[in-house]
Amino acid sequence: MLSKSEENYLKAIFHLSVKTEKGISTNAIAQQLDAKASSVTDMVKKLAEKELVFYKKYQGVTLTSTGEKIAANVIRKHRLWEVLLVEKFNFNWDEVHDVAEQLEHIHSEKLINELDAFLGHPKHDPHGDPIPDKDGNINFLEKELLSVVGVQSKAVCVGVKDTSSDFLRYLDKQGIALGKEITVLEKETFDNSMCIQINGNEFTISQQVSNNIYVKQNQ
Amino acid sequence: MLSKSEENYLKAIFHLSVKTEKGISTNAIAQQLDAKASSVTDMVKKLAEKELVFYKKYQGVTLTSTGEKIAANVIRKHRLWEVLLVEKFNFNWDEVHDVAEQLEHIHSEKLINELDAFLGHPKHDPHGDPIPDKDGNINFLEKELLSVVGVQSKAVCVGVKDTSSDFLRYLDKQGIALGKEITVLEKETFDNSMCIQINGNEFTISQQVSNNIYVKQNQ
DNA sequence: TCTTATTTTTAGATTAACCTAAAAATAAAT
DNA sequence: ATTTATTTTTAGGTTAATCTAAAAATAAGA
Repeated sequence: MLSKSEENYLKAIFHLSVKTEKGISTNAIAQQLDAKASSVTDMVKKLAEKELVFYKKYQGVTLTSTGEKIAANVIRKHRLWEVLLVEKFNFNWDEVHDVAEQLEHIHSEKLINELDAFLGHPKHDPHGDPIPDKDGNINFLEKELLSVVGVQSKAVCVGVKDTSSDFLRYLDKQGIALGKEITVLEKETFDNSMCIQINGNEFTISQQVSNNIYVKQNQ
Repeated sequence: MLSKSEENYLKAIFHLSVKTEKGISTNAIAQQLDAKASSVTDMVKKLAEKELVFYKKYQGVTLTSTGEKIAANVIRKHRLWEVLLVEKFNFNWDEVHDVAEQLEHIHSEKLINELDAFLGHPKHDPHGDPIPDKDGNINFLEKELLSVVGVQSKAVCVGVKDTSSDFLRYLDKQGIALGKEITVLEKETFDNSMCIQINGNEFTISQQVSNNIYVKQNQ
């Protein structure tokens, strides 16, 4: 049984691995976990001992298939708990993260299977991120940033890149949520702001915003 | 914010305090937590520093009102989670304990309030034990052991003393559960076994069993 | 009461997970 | 290709929570 800390390291490496094929650097992990590089080196050695990561001094780490499975399972638990919190416990999508960070480390296979069934086997968490299945497989869906959608096109909101409370509360205020259809009406070339329509309302958003909303077009 | 370990010590002292007015001995706590007496002394000193227990060397400990409140809150969380597991997640009453031991240490006031509301503000956990309210007040109900119930009397099962898996599975097999009406038909004086009727079925139980079932009479 | 037994505390280690500071290796820049 | 900068590792230290073994205090028994 892995410790909370070990699980967090595996999860961090997993998240960092999505963006690149290369080994994950000590510093990258340290930044992700808000820890010092020397702490990372220590833990990475331990994970390598347990054959959860491949590690060669100064070369960064990658997850072994066991490590990847465990990481995906932690993420699965995190995201399933998030769904419970939002759908049954009246949490807003900006309130779930801290609690899910704790709940993801509860050890009970039956619990997570029952939770999954209770929620109707959801495929995505409240931020639109895919929930890995029992075997650790994730369905990355082809999504794009709202900022690349052309004028007069429609797109459905499927996720967010920035998951900070500030941003999520802004989206709530503007009526932007998962599953909502967004029509791009106009784009300003000088600051890349865009005018969009959602729920019949028209308003303008900055590039900051459109660069942090994932959408799926023509579906 | 208290650590898991500190919370477990407070909980143990709380449980031991129910039975007695006196200070709780180091050894009693050690036994309850499956730890060594020296570890208990260390932790008790720390809790005394934080003014969660009163402690004088060699005199045992008692909870301060703050300590008592925190302990009751941990127990509240434990029991609310147990209700969720049994009522919504298809756990048997013998399967809940280990998971609830983990879940009781999740820190989130909103979570526990929402859980409470989601479950309809239950008053008892699946073993019949009372759930403390937000302020840490517990309603100890006047209950008796089945073994003291007289012949020809009826009583309702309201709890169990032994909460081991073995015992709980035995009860399931016999159809004994919370809220079930039990009629005592006969008592054998030589071994204190008794013949009871439940759900229309008659069978005999040993004193071991009747000494571990709590009932409430004439209601 | 005095001796023995038990309980409790102290002293000193251990482990996991961190840290700081210095040394070593790698990468970048002139 | 050197020098400089950055990254990574090593060495040694800290804290929380445990432990063992020995010492001290309390309780029990003759």
